Amino acid sequence: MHKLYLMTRSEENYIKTIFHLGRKGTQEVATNAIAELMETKPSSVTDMIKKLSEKNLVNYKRYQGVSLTSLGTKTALGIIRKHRLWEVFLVEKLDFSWDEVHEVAEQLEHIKSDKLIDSLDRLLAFPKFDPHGDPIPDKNGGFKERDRDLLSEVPINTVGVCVGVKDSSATFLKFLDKNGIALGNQIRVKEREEFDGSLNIEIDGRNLQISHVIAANLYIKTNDEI
Amino acid sequence: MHKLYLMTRSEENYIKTIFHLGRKGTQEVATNAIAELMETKPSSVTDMIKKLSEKNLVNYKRYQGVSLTSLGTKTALGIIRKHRLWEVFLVEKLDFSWDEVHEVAEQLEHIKSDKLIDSLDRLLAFPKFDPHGDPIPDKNGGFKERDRDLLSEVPINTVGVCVGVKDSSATFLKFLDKNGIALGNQIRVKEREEFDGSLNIEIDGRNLQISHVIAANLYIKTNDEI
DNA sequence: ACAAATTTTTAGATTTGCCTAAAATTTAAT
DNA sequence: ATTAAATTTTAGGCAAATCTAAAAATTTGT
Repeated sequence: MHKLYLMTRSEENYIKTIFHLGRKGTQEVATNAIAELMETKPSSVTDMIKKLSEKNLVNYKRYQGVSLTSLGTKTALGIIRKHRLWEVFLVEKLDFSWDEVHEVAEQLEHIKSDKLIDSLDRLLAFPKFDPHGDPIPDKNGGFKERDRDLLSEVPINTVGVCVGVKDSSATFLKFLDKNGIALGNQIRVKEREEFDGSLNIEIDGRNLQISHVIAANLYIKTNDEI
Repeated sequence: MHKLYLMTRSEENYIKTIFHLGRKGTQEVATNAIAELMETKPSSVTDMIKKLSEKNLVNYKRYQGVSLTSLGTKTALGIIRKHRLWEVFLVEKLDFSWDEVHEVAEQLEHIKSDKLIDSLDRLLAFPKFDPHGDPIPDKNGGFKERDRDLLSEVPINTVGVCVGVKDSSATFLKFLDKNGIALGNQIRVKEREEFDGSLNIEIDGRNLQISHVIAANLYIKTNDEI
């Protein structure tokens, strides 16, 4: 039950990775996929999966991939809660930019103290989203995905607010900074170029031309939904 | 030079322990002393000392004890700076009590990010002392011990302000809380019982009888010094 | 369906940090 | 000054987490 507190850093990182991969496809997560994302070898993944399986954190049958148990999911949500709360802290209280927070939050997310994280939550006034627009699970692991659409998939003339990024790599985030794109910006899709899928948008008054790749990594919340 | 960033958690803990033991006696630090404080075995200490020695963090000759090099000292001060800044953060921003901060700070002190710690320093308005009255090294490792005396050693009728504790165990700190003793309290030594060394003091207006052991773990800053 | 390609697992090593037990060295005592 | 006691180091092992290379199972292609 409270084994959560006995987990090693490595175990926590595996659980987190399996959670993220499990979100995307609804399938079981492949050993190779975990290895690739964690920059380790498949054989190492197999070893760890066996260990996690014995701790009842994952469901595992040889050669059949892996999925989180409810205990594993709860654990993952706890780690993600910590990661995202620390990201908010770094941006709001320590003036980090959104491309600088991930690396440090990767370390901070492993600090063990319920009191610490709940106090941090309170200090930050219980934020619901992190600096990249991703939802922050509450104390019990509950969280709501925000209604949002990829900019690349909304019809022409859609109006909305930029509420998140799909890719939160430093490279992409710095690009957005350079082009004055930030969460909270008002966006209108003016034109879509059929040839390459690039978009002509109006963002906070300015006009901007963005490629399909960029648009496919920006989330907006539209106004015209019920 | 920048090997500081390649240190493991365990290496950092040894360096910190050697620093603390080195402060007390001016001697070389004994293997057994390190083992006892870290709750490990002398043989493990020897192993680690060899490793630290190869990294130029400690001076070591077999059977002759160990001392920090200047690089080792710098490293230790960096860790202590982080530890104490995090303690201030926990008390000032997250409403931890002074007996709760140590355990969590032991974890936080190993987070690696210069930007993080310097921003934290700024957020806290560059504090000079931690919640137990211990000095916080600055960015370059410089710090000044405050002029202070153990309450057990000042003459009768000395007046001063409580500025620190020698023992900062949770047990002692909770005892102080229970008896309404805190940093900043105004203290006057009224009487010293020869038989057992206990003291009769006036603290923020109240009268209090404290044992020698308690007095020997409380620092005051007196007014009558040059 | 069956061979080829891919994925996954096993087997055997390595590194880090720790352990126990025994040997080496230093310190203390008579 | 020797012996006894304490300290410290060495030797050999163990568990965690990783790796390489090889074997096993699954999936794919025709």
